[in-house]
Amino acid sequence: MSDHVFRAPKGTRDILWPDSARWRTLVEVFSEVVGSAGYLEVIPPIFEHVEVFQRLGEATDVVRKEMYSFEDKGGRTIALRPEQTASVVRAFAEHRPALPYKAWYAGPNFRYERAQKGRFRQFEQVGVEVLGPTDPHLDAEVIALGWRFYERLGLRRVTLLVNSLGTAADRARYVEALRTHFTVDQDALSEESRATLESNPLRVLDSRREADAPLIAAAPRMLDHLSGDAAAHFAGVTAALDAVGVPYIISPRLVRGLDYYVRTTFEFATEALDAAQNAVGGGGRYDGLAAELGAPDTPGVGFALGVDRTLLACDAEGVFDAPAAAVDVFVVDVTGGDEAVVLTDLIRADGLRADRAWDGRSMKAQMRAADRSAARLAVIVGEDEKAAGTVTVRDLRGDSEQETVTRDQMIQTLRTRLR
RNA sequence: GUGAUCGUAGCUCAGUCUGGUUAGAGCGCCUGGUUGUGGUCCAGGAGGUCGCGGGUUCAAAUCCCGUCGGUCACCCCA
Repeated sequence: MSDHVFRAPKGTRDILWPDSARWRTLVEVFSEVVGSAGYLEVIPPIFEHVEVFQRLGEATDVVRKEMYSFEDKGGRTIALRPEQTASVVRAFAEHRPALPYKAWYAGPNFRYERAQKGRFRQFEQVGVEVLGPTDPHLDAEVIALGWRFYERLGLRRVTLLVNSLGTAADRARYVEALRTHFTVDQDALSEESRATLESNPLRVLDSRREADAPLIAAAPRMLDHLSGDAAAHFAGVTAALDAVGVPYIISPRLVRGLDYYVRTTFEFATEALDAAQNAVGGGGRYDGLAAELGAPDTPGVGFALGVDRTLLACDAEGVFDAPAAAVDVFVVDVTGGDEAVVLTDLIRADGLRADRAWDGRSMKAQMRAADRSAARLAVIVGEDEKAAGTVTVRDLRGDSEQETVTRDQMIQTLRTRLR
């Protein structure tokens, strides 16, 4: 053994079983839920030309200071994706699939930031994106799919927050109203918020600092600054959510971190986790993004859900059962191991799962291994069985009698006892 | 990026403040009791450069500095 133990890089970690099994279950449930609405999987590359992500907005921290970018050997400036919306929309611009284009994805993203619970440098998201329609019913479909997914997983303590940022023009007017509001009393703001005010007044609404609370509470509300068009769109979204029974809270100060959102924005928060990582998913409408990435002007809406945090919420709510056994049958061979080679192969060929012990260990050790494997049945072969062409089948979980049967009867016996 | 806190066996931790014999416990693991039977019990055993590097000291897991990593808050976000 080397004298140095390597560790996974800061902010990354290995997902071992049974966590890996939960991870897979989550993605399977997600693909079933969105698949039921006709969404099809897209698998974009993990890195892109850096400009693709710069279109997300120079004011966002995700782009400005958290991006993993580097020059490749061909002199291209490449970035590991910090999120997948930009990649999916870029793929849409490049291939121009038929409208509406409804896609889902699952995979890792990368952001260079200080890791803590529920926040990693490599983190997993699942999400959907739809390009084409402007219909508010589509916003509601997307939101409802996120909600149904959490429901199907078994989470009960998820809250849906919705808001509208209005059209791009509404948003610009609102930003100015906010700037005025905060600037008048900026001495009352925290130092950090005064800096934020310079670059992006919307984000001041997101501050968790106590000093800022009074001024934020008194700030103008976005929903009061909507144009008639945007207000009607938002009313359409909420009416559709009402119609399908998805509960939501209108949250006039909900601001999301990516600058491309217009009109509908939403966030899924869990009460099962501390405030620092309670945002388990979010999304919204991004009508200008496709044009930014070179496609004809095409509206879009979507969301991304954090797999790591969702799994944390699942653990907090105890939605997963104890992990299942890895195998059905464990072969114990005390004649040297040659019998186990053949028997495990026969059992596996029949569609059952089988494992065995290695290195010629004692029967006691092999039986212990059989017990720990969580297999329901043991197939035991000693010198007697080998000579007689039989095997002994023993129930490891119940109290039924063990029996010795011919090799021809083995599969049938295992099948019967597993039933 | 800022501030705080922690890092001792595979895991969970005691020991650190008040430096001093071979660094401990529980669980897990291995072997045996039971030369053909696991899960309980009993006995024995393996396993640690006390995160890493430097300093102070006769002596450092223990004090000091640095560094890496975890965690928490801010920031940001999923």
